[in-house]
Amino acid sequence: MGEQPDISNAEWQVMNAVWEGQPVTAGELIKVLGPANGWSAATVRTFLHRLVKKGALEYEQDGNRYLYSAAISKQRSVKQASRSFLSSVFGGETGSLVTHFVKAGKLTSEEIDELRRLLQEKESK
Amino acid sequence: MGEQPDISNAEWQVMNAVWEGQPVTAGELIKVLGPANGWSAATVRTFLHRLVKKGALEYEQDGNRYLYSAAISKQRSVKQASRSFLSSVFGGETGSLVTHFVKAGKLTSEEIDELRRLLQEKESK
DNA sequence: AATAACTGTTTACAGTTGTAAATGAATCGT
DNA sequence: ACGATTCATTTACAACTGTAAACAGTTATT
Repeated sequence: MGEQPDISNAEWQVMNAVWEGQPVTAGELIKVLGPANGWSAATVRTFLHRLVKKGALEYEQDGNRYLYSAAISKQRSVKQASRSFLSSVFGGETGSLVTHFVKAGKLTSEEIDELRRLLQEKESK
Repeated sequence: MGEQPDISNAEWQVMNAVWEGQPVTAGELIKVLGPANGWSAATVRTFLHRLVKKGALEYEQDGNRYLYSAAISKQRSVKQASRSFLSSVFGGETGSLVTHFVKAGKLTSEEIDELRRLLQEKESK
């Protein structure tokens, strides 16, 4: 279990796109991420480069271009970012955090049911 | 409703301490934040200075020292940081985020009850 | 009064981030 | 075969971050 690299906000956009479409070329990512974030092609490429350097992405060469894939698990990355956020912004109190998001966000009735189920589980332990 | 300044991770530690003990002197903050984060006194002072400059803190002079208070609301700051985190890390899906934290974190039975109540409310609307 | 102990202010400095242009190498269309 | 296009790599650059030491002014101590 090595160190997880730190992923910046902008880089999260890239990582999420890669996790979704893996393996994927820079061109494809640019087509999606550029418009969605107002980034130039060069900007997207910079992020890709940095993420490879950080060890968050890896690639396989295919002709003159790369097929990018994630080199770190989304699970673990989400977990780490979440822990850090929880601790900074909510002082580590999961209760306040969850309360905040339930109050402020939208939830489908399926999600609400799912949450009830999880709370049940949590309680019974 | 002006712009909310961006608060960095380290700065959140400071802001949280100020929100809790407002108004508070640098000395008091150093006593608490120093050990808790392994920061030297100078480091804490730097953060205070930056936060004042960013408009996140303000102060009232008291002899040769300052009594610091928050100049921005915790509510709004938490909301902004939360929105940004939700969007970066969970692609804006409140459901996944809440699920994640409920699964990964600790909740007291009071908090669980509170959440059930909130879910109820949410549903009935 | 002189000095020690605090305060806040300035300066430092390397690493990260957001944003991209410039450059060089490979490939594709004609 | 050659110019146009497409890739990845390098270089740029200012703002923000984490971490603090240096400096200057004020207050408290001896």
